[in-house]
Amino acid sequence: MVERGGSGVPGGRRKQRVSMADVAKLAGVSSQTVSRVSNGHSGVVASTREQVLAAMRELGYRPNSAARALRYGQFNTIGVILFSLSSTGNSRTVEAIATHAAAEGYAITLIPIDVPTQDNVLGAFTRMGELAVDAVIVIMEIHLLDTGTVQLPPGVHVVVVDSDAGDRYSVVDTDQADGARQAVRHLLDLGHRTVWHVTGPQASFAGQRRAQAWRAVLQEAGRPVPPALYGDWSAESGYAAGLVLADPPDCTAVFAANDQMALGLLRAFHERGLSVPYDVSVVGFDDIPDAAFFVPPLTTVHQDFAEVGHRCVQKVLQQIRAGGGGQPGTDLVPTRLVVRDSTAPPRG
Amino acid sequence: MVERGGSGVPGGRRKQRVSMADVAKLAGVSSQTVSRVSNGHSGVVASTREQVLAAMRELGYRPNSAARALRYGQFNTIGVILFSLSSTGNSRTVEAIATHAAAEGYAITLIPIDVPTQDNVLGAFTRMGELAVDAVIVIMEIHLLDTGTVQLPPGVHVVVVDSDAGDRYSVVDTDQADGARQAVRHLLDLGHRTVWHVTGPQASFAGQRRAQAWRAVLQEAGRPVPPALYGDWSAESGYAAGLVLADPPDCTAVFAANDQMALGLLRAFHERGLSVPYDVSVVGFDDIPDAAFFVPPLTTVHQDFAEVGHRCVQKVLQQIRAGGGGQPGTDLVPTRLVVRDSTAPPRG
DNA sequence: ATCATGGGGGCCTTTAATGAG
DNA sequence: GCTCATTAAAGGCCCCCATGA
Repeated sequence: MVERGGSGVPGGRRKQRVSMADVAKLAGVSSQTVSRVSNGHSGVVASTREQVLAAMRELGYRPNSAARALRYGQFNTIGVILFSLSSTGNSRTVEAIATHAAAEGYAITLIPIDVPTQDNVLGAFTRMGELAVDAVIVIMEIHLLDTGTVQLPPGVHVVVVDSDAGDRYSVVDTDQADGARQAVRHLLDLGHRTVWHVTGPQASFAGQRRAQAWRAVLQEAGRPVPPALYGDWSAESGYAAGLVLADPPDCTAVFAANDQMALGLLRAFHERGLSVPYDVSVVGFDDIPDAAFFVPPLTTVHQDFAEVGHRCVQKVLQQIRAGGGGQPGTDLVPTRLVVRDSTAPPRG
Repeated sequence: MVERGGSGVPGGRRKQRVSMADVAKLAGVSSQTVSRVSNGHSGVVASTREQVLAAMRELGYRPNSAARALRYGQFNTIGVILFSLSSTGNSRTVEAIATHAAAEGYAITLIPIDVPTQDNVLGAFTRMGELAVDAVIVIMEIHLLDTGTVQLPPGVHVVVVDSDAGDRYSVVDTDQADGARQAVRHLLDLGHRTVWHVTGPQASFAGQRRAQAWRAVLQEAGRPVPPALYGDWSAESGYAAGLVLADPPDCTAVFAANDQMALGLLRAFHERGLSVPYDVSVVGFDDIPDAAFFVPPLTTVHQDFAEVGHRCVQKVLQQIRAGGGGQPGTDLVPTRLVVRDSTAPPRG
């Protein structure tokens, strides 16, 4: 037992990796028998099995997943390509993906793209093709797939989150448009004449959808459409927008494209002495856990990130098991408005 | 060429996977030459190379990473075991790990543990051993490794984040204690007689360290140590603590173990008509991006999650390259206090 | 002598076919 | 004829060495 315990047995480098053959030799059987024991197959008498297990323990044997994958042709791993984990939505979606994948016996491999240039995206897709994954989930966020400039490698099982590419890929998305409609209608129903909007980044799908729906609801209702204020999801950009919106006296309601920007709005209005909701109503989007503890608690659109992740895993496993490419089409996860204390009828 | 073209050519199932041999056949060369082209090795004349590349494109060839891993004995993948991605700290650390790993040519595989029972942790470690990873980073958060009940498999390269197991494993951690000391001293320096504390979950390492340091600073300064209020990182638990703290008239300063609980405190104090910072000073921990936009902007301890992730990758790659086990020891990433508007001298 | 290419073997596991009791 | 174990081959890739120009 001198060998055990990790670092540097003097005079002898620890063997890099214990193979089945090593176990077989120690147990005095063939490697075939070891394989059977390892995979719980029948045809090994109890005493032999016990011997083999003992040898495995003694040597600290772990099956080589490369060889196994080579044999079986699959890795039990799903790749996830994304731009950033730092947004609440992404990290929660990824967490749900990881959890549901684990429940099905799959691990997930993360491929981050730090700067979303076309080269980087293509590079990630290429690398992904070479990676030890059976399928890929792409969390897009931005406009690349639907422009056709970026192509996912053919013959790879793919599910895309948050994209317009539903005509070519299997897509799962939150029902952004409906969520935004609920938000804007809620404000109009309260009696506001119109609703201002702080957008997400211009390249963002989700942001675009929310802005489109905002505009559409106002137009359908025959209300004036104020100019959109451009944000970048950060609280800071919401704060900047809030400082602008604090001036026009006719701004009584704002729909922010996410909760963090709404937080920035709240602070800006507070600094300028405007009361939320009595002077200005604010609605956010996402329903991050903190939103209920903003001052005042934020009315916002709840997104079910966990469900998005869940459906991604379902779809991708379906593709793997069916063996074919994914059916194009978009699967929409519903949203719902959560009314808290940041919205009220306009004063007067 | 009937075989090509993705989904369901009638009558013929598409070949599962294109091998080097297939490419070689189409290009009229040996598979060895294909290998050379694939890896950018020299010794292939331009015309041949072009032919091979054409054949690769035509067939949609992607190298089989299982075979490659089998050959090389490594996967270029690092496993990350964690409990949750939903905390800011974890997701930012993981993002940094993924980014730095990618820069070194490694992908990362996520193994989530939904409920941190001992069985689940052991199971994850076992599975990790069989997984296609070259090393493992464990983001522990809770007390399991140092109790000795859970053992990481020997012979696996491991780096642990946030743990007391520095005597046995290679550990990277934020300097929790120093951060907490800075926070408490800042409040004492402002003239507060003592400082109350809202803790993290009791099982959390980080939480324990911060609470210990809080207590130690008060004792060293000869100040009374108020009873700790137990939170669970959530804004809700901070809110609950805030409602309690709003009553004792001698509470003029609170140190919350993270920013979200601080957010809950701010709301509770606001509801009770207490002004922050004039009636009560509040300090948080983490410096999440939103903290600067709380009302009022939060004084808090900045954690460098990116640096933690970076060092994890460095250490783990070092282990892989050196081939040995990791040197036990703890690598501390410094913290710094960021003073904003939620702290002030006590009234009167 | 240099340089482009091809053949053979091995990495480790699993499964089918074959052998021994 | 039946149980259990062994041998052999396959899976895709890359290195070593050999071949031919």
